[in-house]
Amino acid sequence: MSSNEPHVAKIAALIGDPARANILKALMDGRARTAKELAQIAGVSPQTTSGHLAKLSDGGLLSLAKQGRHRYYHLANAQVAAAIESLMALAGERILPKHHHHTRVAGALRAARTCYDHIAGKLGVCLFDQLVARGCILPASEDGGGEAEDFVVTTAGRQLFSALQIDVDTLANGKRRFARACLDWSERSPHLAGSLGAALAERCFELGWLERRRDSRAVTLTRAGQAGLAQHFDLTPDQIAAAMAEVH
Amino acid sequence: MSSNEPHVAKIAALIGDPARANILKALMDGRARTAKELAQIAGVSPQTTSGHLAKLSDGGLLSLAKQGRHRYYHLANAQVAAAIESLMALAGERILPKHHHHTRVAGALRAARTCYDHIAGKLGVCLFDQLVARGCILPASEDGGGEAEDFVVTTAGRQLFSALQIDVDTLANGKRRFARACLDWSERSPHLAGSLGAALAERCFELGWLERRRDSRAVTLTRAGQAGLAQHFDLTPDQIAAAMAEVH
DNA sequence: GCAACAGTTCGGTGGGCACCGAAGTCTCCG
DNA sequence: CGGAGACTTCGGTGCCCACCGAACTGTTGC
Repeated sequence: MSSNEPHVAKIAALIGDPARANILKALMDGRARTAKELAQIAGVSPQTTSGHLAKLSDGGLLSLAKQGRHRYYHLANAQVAAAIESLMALAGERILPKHHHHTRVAGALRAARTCYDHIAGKLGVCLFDQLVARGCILPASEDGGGEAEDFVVTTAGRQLFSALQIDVDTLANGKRRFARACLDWSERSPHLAGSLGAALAERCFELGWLERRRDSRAVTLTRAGQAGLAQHFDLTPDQIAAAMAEVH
Repeated sequence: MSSNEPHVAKIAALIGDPARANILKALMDGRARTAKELAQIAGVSPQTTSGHLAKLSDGGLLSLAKQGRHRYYHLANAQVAAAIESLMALAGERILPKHHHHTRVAGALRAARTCYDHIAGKLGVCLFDQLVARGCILPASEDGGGEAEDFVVTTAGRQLFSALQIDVDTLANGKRRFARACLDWSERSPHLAGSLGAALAERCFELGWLERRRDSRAVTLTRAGQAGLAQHFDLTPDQIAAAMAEVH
């Protein structure tokens, strides 16, 4: 009588709580979010959210990716998304109902945003990739297992950053961790973090290459910024624009 | 903020109770069942089941067809079945897990069975259709709205039944309701009920045309029955056999 | 080291709901 | 009409669980 154990009921009960349902709906776009963001979306306290997230993970609906003091939750697999989608269809809800309302903000967030004090989003990933491709930074030989990898700056990189009036040596001798890869969960690729990443972002704001927006971590790449970054990172302005374009 | 109302959560919570999940799973084959049957399947008392069924109906997951003192519940539409199927897939449950185990009984039940005291299943529907097609019975002019339609027997029908030694006049004057259409929920078509339907079934058993089985409402159509019904209902034995064959 | 912050665990409270017994409604049948 | 049976409604009990405040762990940055 193994079919008598109410397995479906357990899964459905997990989705059947309003707070948890909101969490799952918010994750339907395939991106990952921190527990705090999800708490705000769910409309309950962080403690309660933590419990919900633990239940959803135990139930196999969510997966967890630890990163520093953040914990990124995302849907475990496509089956989960399919099940929720069919429930939303039954409930007469629009699939991804908030998308039109927030598309511009979400798109902008995905294109370029700050991650604490450094640059994330497609722009951040693009710049990081270029730094690696041109041999400006190299992974420190920590042998793969580490969670957030550390990097060193090569001679080529030193030239690039000094051209931007960023003093690599001072930063490298500072107490703060110097250069590390920060996994970007909207792009599933790393971008540059640490004091070097923060200095780069700060310089971009000083030069008017990036501008902050209100009430959002999204940033705008100005025309001057597009030209300046293209020049210093050995890219064409078109390449930067293409990297930031929404494929979706 | 209409998207903030947790509609999905309500639907999922409906499926999230073990008793209700068992009910829904049992109805996944598309057939309808009475509240009592579902109570047994769910493993709870009839009162509790009644509450569950009311909730599921209010939530749009089940539809109700009243018929006499029975109330047949079935899945409201294919969307509901799709949603439950995706949840079962998530839970790692076999779709329609009991099907192989019960296929033979279910097939026999569907081919020919008793419904209280008259003939139901594919055979019952076949005979009823033929009675209507040959003009043996006609709907009493009740103008469509009635739940279970009443019928009158024509002269042609009188001949047919008297050839079977069934006295139509005596039955028509009896206190019991004479001839009515009983909706057959495995076939979604009506079959003949009332005192006339009961008399026909009784005569079939007397003549050895039908034989009861143990522990089931299924009945077996004998070779003699196939020939006899074919003759009296103006059908060929092949037509009867084809009507009773499982398409599924 | 210390402050700040993300996130979790623990304890206690409260509300919602599944459950059953008993009683009521409706239909069928003789 | 009266009895039987299917099903529902009502009332009361008990349990589960969502919720938050407070305290704890672990990471980041100065």
